[in-house]
Amino acid sequence: MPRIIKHPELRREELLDHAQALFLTHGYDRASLNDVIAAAGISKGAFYHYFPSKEALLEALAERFARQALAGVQDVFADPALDPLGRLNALLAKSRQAKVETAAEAWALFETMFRPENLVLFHRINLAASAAFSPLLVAIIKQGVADGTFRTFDPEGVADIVMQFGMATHDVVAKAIVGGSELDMDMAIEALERRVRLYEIALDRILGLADGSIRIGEPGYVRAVMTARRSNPAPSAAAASKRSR
Amino acid sequence: MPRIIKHPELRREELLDHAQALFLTHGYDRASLNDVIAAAGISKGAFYHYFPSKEALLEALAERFARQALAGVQDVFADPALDPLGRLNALLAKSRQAKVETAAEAWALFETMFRPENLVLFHRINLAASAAFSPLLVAIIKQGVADGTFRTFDPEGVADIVMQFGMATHDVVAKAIVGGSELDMDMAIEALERRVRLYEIALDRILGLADGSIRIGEPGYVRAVMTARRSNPAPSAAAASKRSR
DNA sequence: TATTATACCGACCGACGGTCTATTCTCAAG
DNA sequence: CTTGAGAATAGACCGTCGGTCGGTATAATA
Repeated sequence: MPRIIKHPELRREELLDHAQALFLTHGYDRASLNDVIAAAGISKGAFYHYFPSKEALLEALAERFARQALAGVQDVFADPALDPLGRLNALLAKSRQAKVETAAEAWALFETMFRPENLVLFHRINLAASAAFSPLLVAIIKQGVADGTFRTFDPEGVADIVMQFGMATHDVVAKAIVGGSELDMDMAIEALERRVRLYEIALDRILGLADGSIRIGEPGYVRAVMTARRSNPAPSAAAASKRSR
Repeated sequence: MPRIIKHPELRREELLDHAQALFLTHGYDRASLNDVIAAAGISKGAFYHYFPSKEALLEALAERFARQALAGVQDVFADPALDPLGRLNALLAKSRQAKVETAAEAWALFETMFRPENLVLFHRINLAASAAFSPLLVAIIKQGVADGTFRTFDPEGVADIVMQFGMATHDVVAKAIVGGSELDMDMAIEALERRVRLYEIALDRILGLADGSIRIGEPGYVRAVMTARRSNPAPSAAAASKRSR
């Protein structure tokens, strides 16, 4: 019986797929290498043929995440019709919706990000994503400074703040999702939309714009994600089936 | 021969001291429980008498850090002579110098914070510190809003931004320290001081103040820390003596 | 002095990431 | 078609890890 041989790159991608699923559900530390190779149906020797260590698997996974995220916003930079402010707004809106299609998916992603066992994984992803996005953001801001749209003496610093705010809204949403009860959900949604508005105005003022110039995503985005929770069954019941430790 | 019996609390504090030293030098994951108990000179059974797990040791350590940091800034809140702006500035200045006495100490702390193996430890510390500081910061800002000093519709959000900026300057300093060569150190120092100025102005505008109202630490603080590096011997030589993995 | 609770010891456990030797498979050169 | 070199794979094995457990010594109580 002839063996099915795949391209080495495909094999690596396949391993990354299984690792991603396991790392996201159980965390990098708790998902053991044996779990990964069992899911992929290969032996330990085979794994160590493709990756030098478990750590390298994490690194490759983070790089793939960053690469995919970057590919999702390339058209923003390719569009020559956009001015710097339009580009920045398009980028901010995209970063909210490029990776996930539905609000339910967004909810699942937020829930996953905030789980403490995923700290290491998402720290790596953020590092890789920052390294990829930062130069693009800096270029936009510098262009805006050059043509008088923005006013700042530190484009790199402003770019960092933009990315911080992006991460912070994720955190805020995630915290409310994890900790919030069903009852005060409406209050949480209100607080979150206020927070997003604060970031918009803060960026306006840091960049020397009129209030209302920066738009982070569409209005109602937060509410859509938060209400998607009700249609989404609590993942704790299904996720707790495997390990307790 | 009579056994020397210590107060349980002292015993716990002693364990935390040894754990702190080992976690900071080798990281939470790499420093094994056996290392900790060997340093403390006790057995495993004794350790598990005082802490239910290694994880609990980390948690207790983070709480102690937060408690100490909070104690260092209590006088800012006790001083009735300060107005909200003065209080905020005093707090921002204190957060730079409360924990460390000399610039060399600050350098060592930054260098430690940024090492990837210390991610878990400092994440916990930041969580505990945020939980402790956030209400105080919110109270200051609300007071300022009430008496007309500050203008914002989201004091909690502004408080979060203030803390984000505080953490971000740490990150920026640490990154430059770890990655920067000796030659472009002057450029790095300039970039860092520009960054701090950006945060000051950003907070001014977010809070509706005149530029120059917010002061994060003293001028020259960044330069003092960065130049302290030269008098500080590279820690990698001494630190790499034990483990490689 | 007898009893009980606390403090402590260290051999032991299963699981972990990683190594190593041996075997099988693939494909191009002869 | 044969063959040999190297890629691919298998899985027993290793040292170390966090954590457990049965047992011992000391302190407090009566």
